[in-house]
Amino acid sequence: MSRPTIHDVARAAGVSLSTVDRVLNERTGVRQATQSRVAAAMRELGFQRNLAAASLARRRQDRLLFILPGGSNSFMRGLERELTRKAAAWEFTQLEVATVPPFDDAALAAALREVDPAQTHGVAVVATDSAVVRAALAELRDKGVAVVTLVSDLPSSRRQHFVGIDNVQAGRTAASLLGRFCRGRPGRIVIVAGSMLVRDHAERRLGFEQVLRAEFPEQQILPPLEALDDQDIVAAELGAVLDRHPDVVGIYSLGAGTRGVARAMAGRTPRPATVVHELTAHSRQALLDGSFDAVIRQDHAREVAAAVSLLQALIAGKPVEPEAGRIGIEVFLRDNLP
Amino acid sequence: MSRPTIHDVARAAGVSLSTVDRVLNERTGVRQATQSRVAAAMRELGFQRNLAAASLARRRQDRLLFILPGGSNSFMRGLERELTRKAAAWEFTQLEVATVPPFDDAALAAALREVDPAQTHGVAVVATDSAVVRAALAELRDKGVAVVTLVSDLPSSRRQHFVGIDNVQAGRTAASLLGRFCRGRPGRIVIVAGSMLVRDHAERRLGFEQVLRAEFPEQQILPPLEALDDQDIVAAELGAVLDRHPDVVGIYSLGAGTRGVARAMAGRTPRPATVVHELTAHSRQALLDGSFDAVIRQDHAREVAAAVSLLQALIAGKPVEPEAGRIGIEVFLRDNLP
DNA sequence: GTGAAAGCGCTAACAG
DNA sequence: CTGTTAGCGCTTTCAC
Repeated sequence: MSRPTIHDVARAAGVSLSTVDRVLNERTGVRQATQSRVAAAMRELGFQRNLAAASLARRRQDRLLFILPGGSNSFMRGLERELTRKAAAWEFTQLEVATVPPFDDAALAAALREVDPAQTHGVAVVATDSAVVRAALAELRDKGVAVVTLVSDLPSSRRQHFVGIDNVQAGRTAASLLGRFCRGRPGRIVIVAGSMLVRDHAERRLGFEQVLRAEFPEQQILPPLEALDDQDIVAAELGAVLDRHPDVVGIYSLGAGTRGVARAMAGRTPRPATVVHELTAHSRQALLDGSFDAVIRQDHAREVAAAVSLLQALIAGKPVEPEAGRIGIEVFLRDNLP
Repeated sequence: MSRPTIHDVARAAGVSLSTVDRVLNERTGVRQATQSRVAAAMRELGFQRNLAAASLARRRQDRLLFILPGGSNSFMRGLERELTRKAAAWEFTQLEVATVPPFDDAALAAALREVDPAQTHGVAVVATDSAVVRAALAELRDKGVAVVTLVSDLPSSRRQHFVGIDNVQAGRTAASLLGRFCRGRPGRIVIVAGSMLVRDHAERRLGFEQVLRAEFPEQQILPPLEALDDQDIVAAELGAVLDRHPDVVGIYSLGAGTRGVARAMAGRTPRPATVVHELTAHSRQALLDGSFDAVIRQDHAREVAAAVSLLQALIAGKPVEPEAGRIGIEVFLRDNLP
């Protein structure tokens, strides 16, 4: 016996297909009595709507737009690759990607303002923290477009959700690892960041210092390097710090430019314990050859999947759990590389 | 402009719908010339088949059966819960779960033999390693049913794939963590297993000893405890070992019965570094209160998703990458608990 | 308030 | 080899 259809329900309830459809989709214009008769029939038959048929008949393709910073940031390029890869496979949704100059809030605001609500039903945006962006985002929401922030949040804006990892938690995790890796060897810890003006970096640092101070007080944290995610600057600045402080036992690199970390450490013994962010070809290699101890990453694929399904739910007006969109933090050592 | 359909392709190529359908589904009976004409039209229009429509028209619901060990194993019960949860939501597939007595190969073989190939198109089975099971599995394959092993593999059987984590890699990861956590404090390491007769346990031990011996030779590994995944036995045996050897610096619990580990350690100082498997309410609590340092887990949800999509692909005769089915190993510290 | 009928894009017989 | 013709289960006008 195959699954009951609305025909079966209609017959059982003694009504027409349209009426079943009305109660199924909670449309108006059904008498209370009929409505409950149909509901009863559905329950009795164990009716489950066939979504394939529904979406076929409905023939509405949501169009979602992802706005990402351009440039050479390998994480963002990875996201973009994942996005175009999925775009081909996705069924009921159309995905589009737009890139804007990185760290340029005016450009981002302009891109948001250009979104045509007739064409685009939902937007996922890697936000930069600024008033013009907040305003543009609010405008977009007023036009009825669903909006989520991705990777980097914009709190106290009208974005409906954030999709990404908890960066404070990421910093805490890094501290947990690095602290344990250095246990029994008191010394200095270096934090290598891109810029404290970027929200995720600031949050990672915060979490890191929270845990390290509380649980590994024997370690002394040096003021964070802000190397603008540029591997040459990282190599130079970190190299200088390591020269100056021979007692550095741990390094936490919480931004990009990670190749510079490996370069600065090359040839030094004993090698400080090292935890970095993002799994790239280089960090993977560094993990394998033992220059890095652990890599923390956020998974492209899950981030995209979460953003899409969240936007779909928001557009459909379905309820969304507040915790949806939170991506887990992944920890990789040499031995559990994917 | 909406997506082109097979109608558009048919018109553009000057053929009928059926012909388009034939080349679309790589059926036989189309002249080479027509076939390439249609293919060209598809490419030109950027045709993408609407899977919803296809699966609606095809109206074939794959039925997949999951065979799991029964009993109180909390990992298995979690899997089962995940399975029934998904079963409701799944669209084009029907999921069913059967449980068999744990560690009972005859019962498992019988269950495999009972599968009706007319009803069930694919089977995912948590295998126990035995000849009767291999034979029953081969029979099932002969009937045309797709078969994958889940969680615990059965190599050199006719299962088409394995879905689960790489247990050797899990053991290596544990050693990487535990070794680093204990660095600078030479001493003894205890392995707590369920039974070395179970394949995944044996593999985890193997990977663990590989890495620990090679990279942390200052640590001495005690012979593994085999506590049958029973928390009382674990507590008793591990307690005895800890009494006998005050220099135990690390514990690796690679099976179940993890609550016994926490009980055995209660009140001892300094607490050995501890890495365990599977994230349960108890291991989570132990992580939070600091009795465990890390938990390694395999994700129910991903395991189920991978098994389903693999079976679907196998049934549809689609190509499957050999690496599909490999689930990543997740590492949790107190600070990145989901 | 309710029902009839015409599709959505694709597949599956069955004819040619 | 190729085309015609009914649907799949649901939504959507448009009548009544």
